[in-house]
Amino acid sequence: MNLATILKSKFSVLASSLSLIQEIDSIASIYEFKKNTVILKENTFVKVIPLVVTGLVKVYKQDQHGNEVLLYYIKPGESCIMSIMAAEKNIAVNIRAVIEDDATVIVIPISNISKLRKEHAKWNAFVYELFNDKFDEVIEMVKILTFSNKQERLEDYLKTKAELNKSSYILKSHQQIANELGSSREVISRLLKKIEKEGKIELSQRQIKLI
Amino acid sequence: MNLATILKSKFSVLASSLSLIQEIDSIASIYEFKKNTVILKENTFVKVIPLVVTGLVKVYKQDQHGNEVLLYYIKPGESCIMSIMAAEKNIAVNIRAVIEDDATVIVIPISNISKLRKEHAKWNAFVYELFNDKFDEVIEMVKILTFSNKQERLEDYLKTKAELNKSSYILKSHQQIANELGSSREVISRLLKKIEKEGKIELSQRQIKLI
DNA sequence: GTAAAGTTGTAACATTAATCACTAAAAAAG
DNA sequence: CTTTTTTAGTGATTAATGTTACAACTTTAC
Repeated sequence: MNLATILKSKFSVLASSLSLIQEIDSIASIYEFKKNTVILKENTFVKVIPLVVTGLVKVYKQDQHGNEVLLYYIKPGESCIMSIMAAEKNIAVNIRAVIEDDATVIVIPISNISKLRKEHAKWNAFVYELFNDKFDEVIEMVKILTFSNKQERLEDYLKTKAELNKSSYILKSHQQIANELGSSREVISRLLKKIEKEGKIELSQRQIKLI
Repeated sequence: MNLATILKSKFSVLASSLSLIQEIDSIASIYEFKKNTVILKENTFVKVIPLVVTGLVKVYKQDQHGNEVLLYYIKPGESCIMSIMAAEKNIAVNIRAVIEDDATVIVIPISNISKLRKEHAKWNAFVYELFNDKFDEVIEMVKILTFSNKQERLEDYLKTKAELNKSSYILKSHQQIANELGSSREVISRLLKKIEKEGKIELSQRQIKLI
């Protein structure tokens, strides 16, 4: 499948400009990344802007003790807003992005970023929309962290993750979930058991099924 | 003081372009707002973009029970990123912005926003920087909410607020602080007393002094 | 100046979450 | 198939946070 076709199917805003399709086609490459590949490290300068075509990318921050702070996921049709901002400002990023599910990614070298911004209104529209969406997601997370208890937070996490997976199954260990939510394995196990008893999920090894 | 002078003193990025200064001068007005004025309500369409010259603006979200979720403050030299995004996308905002300290604000009607974006690289640079700063602040809040206890969160709040005030005094009641941090008055009172005993602050009526 | 409203302090108790300790089941490695 | 590693379940204990209740003090309104 060629790049123009991919853009049209997953990035409708970008593909609404023919000149932008041609521009991206002339500067971008397509890569496949395997699960657990780190595509962005803390305190490094970004070299490329990724447009996620398939798969899923997890974006998080690490605190001083190595604990992770889940920020959001990048799904097909989106890019990494932190990379775009860091590229525009020529500063290092302070987050980590890891392939969560095997992914196909269109990669744009950052040397082209200011041209895209200056000459393509649709690129700007795409960036503003992405910015808006991710900002909303992070704000929603602040709201949940401020007012909800761990069980509500966990249920929200399961629901969101299932939607991203487009599946009612979440294939993670309790330990992995605990890491993403900044809690301990025991607490997550206990809460999951409670949620199961409430009839909302079914538990098995490394698998949670939403009812 | 005229608008060009104000821009030069507080908005160095915008003022680095002479044509942008002239553009803003021709379309903007200057207003004074009193404490507690609501300048942006949930589910309304923004009409203007505010550039805060003096004073302080609090931006927060309300949950279904009317509790507030503090997101960040807009300080002199900044604008409201949520307003800019909502104006660009022509959507309603879902946050509330209230004058925290009497403020002088340059007001730009949103009808001019796309022209600013298209024709003024420095406007874009300003927006990207603002976006980056506020995104970082909200992410930092997610980190604190994930890993810190209430006392650390409170100490961080006091420190941040004092910096915004450019003063070592915070003039708020315990109830107001509890509302901003999504906690109860009793918990905040207890923690403040503990922090006072640790010699970090001095308490009096509606006033906290950082040592 | 007095009453009313707002603010702060704090004890007692309840709930939630974290931590420690251990067992058992399931999956992976050999 | 057996051993090792990973994963999950759960009781007991401690710590943190939230809630209820009430007293005392300060500021505001009249």
